[in-house]
Amino acid sequence: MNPLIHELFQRSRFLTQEANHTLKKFNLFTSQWSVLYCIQRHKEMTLTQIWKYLNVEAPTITRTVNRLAELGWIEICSGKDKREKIVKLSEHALQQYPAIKTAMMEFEDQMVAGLSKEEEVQLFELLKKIR
Amino acid sequence: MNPLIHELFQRSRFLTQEANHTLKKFNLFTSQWSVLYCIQRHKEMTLTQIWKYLNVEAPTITRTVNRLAELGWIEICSGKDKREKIVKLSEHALQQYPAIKTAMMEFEDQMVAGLSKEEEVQLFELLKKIR
DNA sequence: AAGATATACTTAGCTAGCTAAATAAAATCC
DNA sequence: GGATTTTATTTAGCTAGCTAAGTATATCTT
Repeated sequence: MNPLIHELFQRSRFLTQEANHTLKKFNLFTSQWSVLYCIQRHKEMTLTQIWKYLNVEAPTITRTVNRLAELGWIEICSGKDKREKIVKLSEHALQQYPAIKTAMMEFEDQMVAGLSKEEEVQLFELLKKIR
Repeated sequence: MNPLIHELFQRSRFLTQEANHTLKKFNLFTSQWSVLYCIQRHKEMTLTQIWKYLNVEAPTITRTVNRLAELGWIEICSGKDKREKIVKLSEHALQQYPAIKTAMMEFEDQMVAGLSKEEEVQLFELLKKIR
């Protein structure tokens, strides 16, 4: 395998794993956090908005959202359009949110601590050239 | 989420997905190909050698190797040490190998076609700084 | 207004990563 | 040489991505 692509997969696995460790004390997984994060930013979202925003397929979000509801992190209601489901953070999630966000920002800063600000920008631009 | 980390996850998902499409005509998935690839390079390997080489956990390799054996891509034999399993490519795999390798090299070249040789090296070095 | 098409979400089933704990063989230590 | 520890692999069970196909509601077309 192309060493560049191989390295990218390695880094991706490493980061999800480390993020999972960070989130463990909140009883959350990385992808669950991604969903909570984007709901918080938009206050409320439909499932379609979520999966388009995160750039994954719909069934992935159906499953994660249901799990988050089971665990009490989010509430699901239905809007005027009976097909769609509107999702928002629960009271519990709103309370916990700042602490989790802080922990995750620290974690992310730590992960990219080896790069200067210019290198971060450079890496970001180079990644976008893969397609 | 840090936009850099987010972008890295996006690229990683995109690449596995595209690689899966490329491999579809050989009835293989990306991770299965990774295993075949490294077995071919080493002629034969134990499971432990494989998961250490690919930097994943042992159960992941147990499952993928068993699936590859079921599908007739590899043969599993046992060595002097009765704990370990030694794995090598089947006749079928050896025959197909060059065609798959060619297809995958074309695919990989295409994926990084947007980058100059210097940018490839740069990207590789920057990725390694994430830890 | 009825039929056709599009959209939102779900279900089923696959690969693929992980952790924790179990099993069996090998190696090490009195 | 017998008990202990280490090593190789497996099993069970979780998250998380995907595709393909199904259901229900909205919208569009004529």
